[in-house]
Amino acid sequence: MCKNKSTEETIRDAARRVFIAKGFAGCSSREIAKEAGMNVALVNYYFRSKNQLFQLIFHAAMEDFFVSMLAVFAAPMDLEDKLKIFISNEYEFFAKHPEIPRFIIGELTREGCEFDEQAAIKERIEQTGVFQEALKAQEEGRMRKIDFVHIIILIMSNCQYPFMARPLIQQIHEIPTEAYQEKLALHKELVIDMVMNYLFPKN
Amino acid sequence: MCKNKSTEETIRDAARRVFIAKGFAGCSSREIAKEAGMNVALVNYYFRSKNQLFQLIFHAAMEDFFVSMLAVFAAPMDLEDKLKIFISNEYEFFAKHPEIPRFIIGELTREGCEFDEQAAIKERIEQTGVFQEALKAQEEGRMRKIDFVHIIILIMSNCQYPFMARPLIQQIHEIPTEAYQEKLALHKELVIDMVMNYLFPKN
DNA sequence: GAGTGTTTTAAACGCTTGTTTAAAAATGCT
DNA sequence: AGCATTTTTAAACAAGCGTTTAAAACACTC
Repeated sequence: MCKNKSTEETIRDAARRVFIAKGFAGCSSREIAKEAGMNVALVNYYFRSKNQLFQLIFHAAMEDFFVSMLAVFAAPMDLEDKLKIFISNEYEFFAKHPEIPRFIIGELTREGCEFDEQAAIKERIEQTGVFQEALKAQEEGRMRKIDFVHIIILIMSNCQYPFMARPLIQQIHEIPTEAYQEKLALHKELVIDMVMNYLFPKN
Repeated sequence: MCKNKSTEETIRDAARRVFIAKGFAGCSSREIAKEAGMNVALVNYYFRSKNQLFQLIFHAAMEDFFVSMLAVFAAPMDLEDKLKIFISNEYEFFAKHPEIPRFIIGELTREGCEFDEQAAIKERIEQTGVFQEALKAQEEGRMRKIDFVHIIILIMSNCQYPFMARPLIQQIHEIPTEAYQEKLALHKELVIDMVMNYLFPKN
């Protein structure tokens, strides 16, 4: 009954690294086992199948992904500051976990990899009240009148894409990795400026 | 010597669809053959190997991707109009080919899938002269002083991400596909507004 | 219509895949 | 200690993989 925590966690961590780096289709059970320094059969002993292990990793990644959004929305704070800090936090989260968006989007695009009800992220955002705050600010003319969906898309675009597209953009501009990462640090301020100026026009 | 055009093209088109939808690791030679309605051996008869066929598809996709950018830059036109039309064209291109960015970024992230010198996209952009135009506009105070790399990242983020992330954003906001595509049509104007307002401040 | 070169096919190659088996090793308990 | 349970191992399974082979079907000229 009481499984060996150490072994199970070692495999899970290895699976996380491999799945996120190469995707479900891009790796094998044996590769995960080797990464964990374990026998292949152990992977299935603890997690029954490659697919079940993947679901575990994927849903955990989704949860991390969403949790990173929700904390700020619930904070007791002026809406403008809240969105500013939200953008900043999002950007920093993806600076730390640059592979997550590509992983999630890539696997969500696969057939048969549904996520469905579980997350209920929309409801969890609504529960923070930020949605009503935005509506109020828009009615009072403090904020540009845009559907909240568009706002989220704008922020996600500018916070996630620069990290997802690193290999592509490095290729285009012929920049080495370190130089690109320096650029990305600067890019953050620029994104905050642009989005905030747009959402809260100053005239 | 004179190969059957019809068969070869049928296979290439099928391969394009399958590779772009599922990626190199996510599909098999037999799946491509079946999609083309052909025998497995025919795939290798015309293209030698799965990998060689893939390189063909991938490089063609990269080329389409880049060509969509270059035409506008070379046009004889005011810089502000040029960038506006550029954003518009980019957005429309990805509206028509929403799977391309995820495909390219996903495969570029794979180990061993280098692109290297071939494209020389940076040089091709520089040859259009848009780079100097921007520098001049920035010196004259008509344009915000931002490195051209950041400008490209901004535009690519806002033109590509909304299409790449469709399954994720639909999940978050619980929107059906048609409704999301309607939203994306509106989103375009918003992106143009935001980016242009930022690059060319009006005061 | 035999002879030629090209296109298409079915079958097989060796190898890797996900998963299972059954025995071995390690652990816990009295 | 000895037994029962859990953990780990090596080996095997059928199925699928990319690729090759050799023969069949086709198209064409003379």
